Amino acid sequence: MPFLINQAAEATSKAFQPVYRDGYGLSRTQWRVLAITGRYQAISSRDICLIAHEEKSRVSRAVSALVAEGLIEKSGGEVDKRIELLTLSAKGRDLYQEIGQSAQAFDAKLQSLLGPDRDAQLRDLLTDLHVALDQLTPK
Amino acid sequence: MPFLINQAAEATSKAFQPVYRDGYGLSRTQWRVLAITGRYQAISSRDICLIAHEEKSRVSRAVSALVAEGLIEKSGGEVDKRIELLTLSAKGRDLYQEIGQSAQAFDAKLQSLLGPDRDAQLRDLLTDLHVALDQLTPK
DNA sequence: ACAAAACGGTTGCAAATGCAACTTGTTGTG
DNA sequence: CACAACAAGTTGCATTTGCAACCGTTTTGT
Repeated sequence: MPFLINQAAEATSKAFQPVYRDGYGLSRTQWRVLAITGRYQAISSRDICLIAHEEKSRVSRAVSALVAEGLIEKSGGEVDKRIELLTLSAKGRDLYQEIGQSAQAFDAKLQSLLGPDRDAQLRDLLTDLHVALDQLTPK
Repeated sequence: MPFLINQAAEATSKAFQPVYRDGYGLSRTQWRVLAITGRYQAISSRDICLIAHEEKSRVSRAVSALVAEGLIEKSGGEVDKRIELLTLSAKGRDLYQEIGQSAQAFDAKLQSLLGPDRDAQLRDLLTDLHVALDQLTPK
């Protein structure tokens, strides 16, 4: 089963990679950070880590790169000075919208490949699995 | 959806990793190669690549490491001199059996977490997705 | 029959990754 | 209030990775 799910995951990744990578020169993690920042408006690196289940060093470097590209802006935290609050720049918002479009198109394509009901089923099962595993590993 | 499946895949990987990694010092790819070689008795690197959908350089290095550990044996091809045929050593077979046990136990655990029917469903959907994606990307 | 293309496998190298140590700032406890 | 434990984020370093170039071998087209 690990085999199975990994293969499916890799295939999915590889299939969508061209969009953000060849199209905009972003790494997978960079795109994720961009997407999450876009969805949450203002968010800390830490929360991105929690949401995306990513290493904090990975996120940190992705953020640096995105800031260097002028896609994301950091604003030192108001209350807690350790926290760097992240927001999209205008340019970042544009890119987020643009890739977001493609992402939705891709999702739609997947859905049409599997059929809508099976697609929904799969989503269900995956989240279930994820949750089950998370509580299996007490960390 | 890419998010979803990747998270689930990573969670699954992380949950089983300790067995081969902490227990036997194998990388994920090494374990895969060992498993596939065990299942097919005698197989070439190339076929492992095809079956596991892995990079050939990754497989090559994993094989080298396994040979160095005395788990796998290479025998230069008979007909085609390019091919290196891989077989498990006695030690390799033992390890394969041993980890295989744990793998089955892990699979059983997953199955009990999801319920047998949902588990089967998930397998179905994952292979479907994988197939669909493979033909979506003409390569 | 022979040059060109293709193939199995290895290797070099730049980039990505994981982990732990570290910096700076916060919180809790005596 | 001081001091230890802890948290956010960064960075250094060893290892892994992906990609492309490469070597010897086989197949293909003409």
